[in-house]
Amino acid sequence: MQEEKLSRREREKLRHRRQMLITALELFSEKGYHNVSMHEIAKRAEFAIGTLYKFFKNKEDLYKALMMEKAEEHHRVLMGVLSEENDVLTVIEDYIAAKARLFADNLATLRLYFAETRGASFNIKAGLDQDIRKLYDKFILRLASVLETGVRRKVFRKMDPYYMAVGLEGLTNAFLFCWLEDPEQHPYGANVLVIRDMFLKGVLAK
Amino acid sequence: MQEEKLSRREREKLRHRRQMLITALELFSEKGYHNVSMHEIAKRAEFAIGTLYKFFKNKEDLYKALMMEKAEEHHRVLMGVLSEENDVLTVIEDYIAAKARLFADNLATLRLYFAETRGASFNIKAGLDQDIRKLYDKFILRLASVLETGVRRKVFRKMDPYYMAVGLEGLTNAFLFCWLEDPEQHPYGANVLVIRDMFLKGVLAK
Amino acid sequence: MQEEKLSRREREKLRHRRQMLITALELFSEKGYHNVSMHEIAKRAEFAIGTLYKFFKNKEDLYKALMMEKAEEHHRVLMGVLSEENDVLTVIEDYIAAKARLFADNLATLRLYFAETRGASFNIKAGLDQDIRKLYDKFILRLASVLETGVRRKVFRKMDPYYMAVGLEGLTNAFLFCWLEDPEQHPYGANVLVIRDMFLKGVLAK
Amino acid sequence: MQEEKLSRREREKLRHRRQMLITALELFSEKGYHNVSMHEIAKRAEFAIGTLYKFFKNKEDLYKALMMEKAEEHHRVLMGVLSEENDVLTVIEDYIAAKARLFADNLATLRLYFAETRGASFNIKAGLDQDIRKLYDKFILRLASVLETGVRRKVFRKMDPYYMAVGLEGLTNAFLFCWLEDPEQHPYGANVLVIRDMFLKGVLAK
DNA sequence: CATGAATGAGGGTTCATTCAT
DNA sequence: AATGAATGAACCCTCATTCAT
Repeated sequence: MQEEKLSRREREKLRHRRQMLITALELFSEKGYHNVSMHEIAKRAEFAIGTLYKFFKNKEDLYKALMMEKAEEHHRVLMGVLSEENDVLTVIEDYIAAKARLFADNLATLRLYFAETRGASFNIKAGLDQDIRKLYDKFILRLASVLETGVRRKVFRKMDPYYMAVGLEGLTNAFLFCWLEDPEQHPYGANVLVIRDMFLKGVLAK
Repeated sequence: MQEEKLSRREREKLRHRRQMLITALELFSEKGYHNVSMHEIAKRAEFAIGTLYKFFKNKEDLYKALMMEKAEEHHRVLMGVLSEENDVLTVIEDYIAAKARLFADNLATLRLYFAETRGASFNIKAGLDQDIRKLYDKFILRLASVLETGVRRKVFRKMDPYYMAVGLEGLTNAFLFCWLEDPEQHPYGANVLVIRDMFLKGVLAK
Repeated sequence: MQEEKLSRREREKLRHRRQMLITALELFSEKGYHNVSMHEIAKRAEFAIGTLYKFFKNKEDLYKALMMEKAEEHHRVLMGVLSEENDVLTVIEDYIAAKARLFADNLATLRLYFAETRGASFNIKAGLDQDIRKLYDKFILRLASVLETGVRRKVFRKMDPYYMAVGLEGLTNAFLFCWLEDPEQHPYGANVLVIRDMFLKGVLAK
Repeated sequence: MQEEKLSRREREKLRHRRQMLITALELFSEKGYHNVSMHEIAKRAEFAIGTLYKFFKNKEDLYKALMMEKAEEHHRVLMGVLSEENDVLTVIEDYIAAKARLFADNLATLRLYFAETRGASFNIKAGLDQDIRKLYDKFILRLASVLETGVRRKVFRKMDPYYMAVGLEGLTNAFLFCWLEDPEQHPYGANVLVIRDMFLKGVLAK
């Protein structure tokens, strides 16, 4: 898309940047942010250390770039699903499926993100987490608005749609982590069904 | 219990140990495991660095001790609640309340745990996480067995009680984090009610 | 000898001191002076660290005491042999045998001494080495005086007896180390014979 | 030989390495391996500590490199002398002279080696000492083979040439240390003559 | 006298970052 | 633009020594 208008030089640069980010992700998720050195990244990516610093002004910057790129991708995908014109229940189901796919494809990134950013771990939080939070808040509001439609159409009970969204997130996260940690014992299909069921019908007998 | 029979010397030692753990927790949750130095901990706790190392053979050991102690406390509290002889719904409600209290009292530890241990962050995971996982697995099974009772008594629908437990965990976590991050906007009472409602009745209109 | 006039208290003290020295020697020769800590010595000797410091004012002092004790013992034994009233050749033979026995019995100490003291290793040299040197010089002079008798009696060629002593020392050391490093390949008997032969007759054919 | 084809960069690197080794030797022989810190070496050599670690992966490695380099040099020189085509007695004399020169030029290294490596001092022994031993064993065998020639040509008595070599080593070491410790009292010339004399003719009157 | 908890200087080592080439 | 040698602050940890009990 954007690349087509770039000179060869610039296309190369972008390729290099991408290579560095991919390598960094690999290493970070193998060993954790603090246990990977810039030299290690440079070496594995087959660049000189100086070149790495031409692209990212320091280690934190590299980490942020990595996370933001992934966050934006996730955001794009999920917002896409939530924007499709379908009946609410189908949208929710599609959303769960899409989220599951993202989880499976980006296990490394997710683990890294939870490991490094969610705590008061370090000041990256200040910058990075906020940006990602902003995206996530936007997304939750979008999800809430979808659910609100459902409420308006009487598909759902009269509830605060924001809280419904929070609840849905909690359920999907719990089951998807469950699945990812032990896919054999907790197969994808079963999990998805239970998420839908619990979300829609709760657990009461009646 | 045990403390009463200790000599003054040993009671002092225990106090010192406790002080070090408290200080370490403070610092770790302010800045993250990797951004806190042993010197820093020693200084803030007002001990010499050597003294710190007399109590914990290295930094990782200190961290593990910290986490295990907290995990065991949580475990004890929650298992206690789940063991009370009450009708299932009351137990669940008590459990949510107890968990909320633990969250509120131990926000720092929780953040630290999620930030440092859950990812592939470092090899502490190998030892520590397993021990904590074992506790957590035990707990989930206990919760499932409570829920199973509910199923047997026809309070709940016929579902896999393990998945019910997973779902309940997901919901409570989501709402409690929500509450802790912005207690004014998402007050405790509202959250607890929504957890109970969503868990029990789901979101469907009927 | 001296001990009989000491009170029980003082005899105990001496026994403790001896125990500490023995333990220290064990550890030093297992691992080298710098790789053994005072705590380690105290623990293995079953004393508190403070008690160790009551007996030796610091680590260097302990080391010096150890070495001086051994040096004096060696000195006593070898000087004894050199003082016996026998013909020169017998004295020399006895001396070689006695030295061999000392080597064998004190391999650990010797290794330690060569390892730690002979180089400009550390300032122990200043104090300790000088004292030991003094003993050794005395001994060499005694050996020279025995050899001088041999010269006077025309048993030996007309040579500087001091240099004869140096030469004898060189030969015995070389062969005894040889023996100690690989007793099977270079058995004691063979070595002693060769020392005597080379010292007395040299290597020329005629 | 190899150096001439190196780039300026690489020649500089080699010079730096050499400078570090020289400085390390200076310090080690002034104070002993364990009493010299890497910081001290770096400072005296006028490099940053990190640079030192670029060249030697740790302190032990630096020490080993130092010793091996010297050992190889000695080996080369002495083997060279022993390989010259001369009558046996001349070769022996040349050998003594060459060894004396090496002793004089490398007093620091020798002292260090005897002080740090020969004892059970530390585990460098494991790796380093073995390598040096191998060189030394090769050398002793070479010396023995020279002496064997002497035996075959009836220059020497019928003796085990290996033991002759050991004896020669013992004598040279004793007298050369003697000379180095007090060159005024025990001048070079006198020592060399006595070595030769004692080795060849022994001390008996006849 | 004996004890052992406490001390803190100092050691080995790593690694993010810079800058001359 | 790319390189990689050089930097040095900062880290984790050890251990000789002291001193209150």
